[in-house]
Amino acid sequence: MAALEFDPIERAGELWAEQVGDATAMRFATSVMRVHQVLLSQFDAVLKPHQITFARYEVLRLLSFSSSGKLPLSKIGERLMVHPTSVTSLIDRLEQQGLVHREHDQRDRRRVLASLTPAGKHVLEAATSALSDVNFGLDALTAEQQDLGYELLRTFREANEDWGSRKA
Amino acid sequence: MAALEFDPIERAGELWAEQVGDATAMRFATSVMRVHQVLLSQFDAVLKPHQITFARYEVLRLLSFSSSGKLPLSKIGERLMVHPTSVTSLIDRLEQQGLVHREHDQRDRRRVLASLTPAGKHVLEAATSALSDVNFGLDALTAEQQDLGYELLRTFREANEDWGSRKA
DNA sequence: CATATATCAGCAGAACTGACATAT
DNA sequence: CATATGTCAGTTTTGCTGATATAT
Repeated sequence: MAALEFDPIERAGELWAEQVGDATAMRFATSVMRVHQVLLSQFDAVLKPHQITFARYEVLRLLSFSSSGKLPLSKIGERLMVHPTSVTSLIDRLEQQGLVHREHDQRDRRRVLASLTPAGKHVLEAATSALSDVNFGLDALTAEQQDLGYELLRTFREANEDWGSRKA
Repeated sequence: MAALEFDPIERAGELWAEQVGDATAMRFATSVMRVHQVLLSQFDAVLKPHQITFARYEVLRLLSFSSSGKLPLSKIGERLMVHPTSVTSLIDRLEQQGLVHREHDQRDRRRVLASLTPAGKHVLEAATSALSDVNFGLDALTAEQQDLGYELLRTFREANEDWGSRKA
């Protein structure tokens, strides 16, 4: 649709440098926002035939990676950095779709454990294939660039998320 | 709140490599999503006292950077990669807040031009100071890392956005 | 009693679809 | 007539607050 004749962030960076000050942080931050925007819309398009959003895909994947196959909702919220009420509504929808099963934890009955149903495992596999087929939309970057970017973003996450930083 | 004892993405990458295949793209893509999440919540917190969201801040900044001070809504959508109906609702709110002014373009009366009001300029300056004061939440990264990351993300954007790719 | 876990009601913001009015 | 621009109505998703029920 759009037909831009220049890079809007590059341009904003130049004007920022003239009028505001150092543009380094602003350019990087804005780039992250825009790349997220592009990736998310690509992911949601790829996942649409499977009836899930990327947020729901992440929940399915997290459950499949847990050793027991079950996770309390609070753990899901922690690891995906999602608000408790959002976890509830995510699991609500996945349960309505028959992709996830809810049960009470017998050892701590405040807790609710979520686990994949057979249908959930099936959808997860199909969705994973679909995302892998498009290489997560990252064909424009080499594997080396992706690894470099990962390490760079990891440095940021390490300083801004909770793992490792506390409870030595 | 959370007290994770490991990096959830690193862990997911290991399990992905065991069970699915090469984890390079998945790790990078997931990292972008998570960093976006952290940055956006920081920005919205910083901007809350100024009664605007980051999306609205980007509109104000874009208007301040335009040479005539006015931009048709369609241009705003193009440069920020926002859907036309979303631009309308963004401008609606900014107009209600008295930060933006709407007028018809005399040369093409289909178009609506948005421009900053004095109040809008004031809020923009205050918000820009607030974001600059916290260095856009990027203290964890050196300027060199931010520049490197910008170039890397720019490579991706260049391949996935519209500037330069068409209309040679 | 204090805390942890999950849920609920309700609200705001954002992203989209489809339809439509108006202007070119 | 086809196209471009903007708006409107309505839906979906998410993210939050505040309150609540239950279990520890």
